[in-house]
Amino acid sequence: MNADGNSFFRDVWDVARAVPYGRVTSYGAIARYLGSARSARMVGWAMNASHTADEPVPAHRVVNRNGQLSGKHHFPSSDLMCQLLESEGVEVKDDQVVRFGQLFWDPMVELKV
DNA sequence: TTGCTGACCGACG
DNA sequence: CCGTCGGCCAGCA
Repeated sequence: MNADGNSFFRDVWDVARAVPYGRVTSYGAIARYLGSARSARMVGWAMNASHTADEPVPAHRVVNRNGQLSGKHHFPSSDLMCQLLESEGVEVKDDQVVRFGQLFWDPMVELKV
């Protein structure tokens, strides 16, 4: 986090915050939107560094391609991610987002350009 | 400074 | 069908 503030992380956080209420997206979708589909790992890493962001990042809305809460273990509380999602009306079953395909929000399609 | 690792994804055998 | 590997960028020892 240098003075630029325009780091890869910032972009990831920006997209993560752009996820509408009650919607979820995937790491690959964000990475692809940023132009680096193969840097999906970086997206996850950015989420890990989300605590460095000045503003809170809804990391709970970011799940893997399978709709599984892969990063729930990294939350303060494993159940927190589940709680937040359910609080937004997103049903979670067995650490997996139900109707993932329906709730999936693709920045590439919504934000485009 | 160099090198490994990471909340992933897609391809290959 | 399932296990393995490569790739992208940034942070940390």
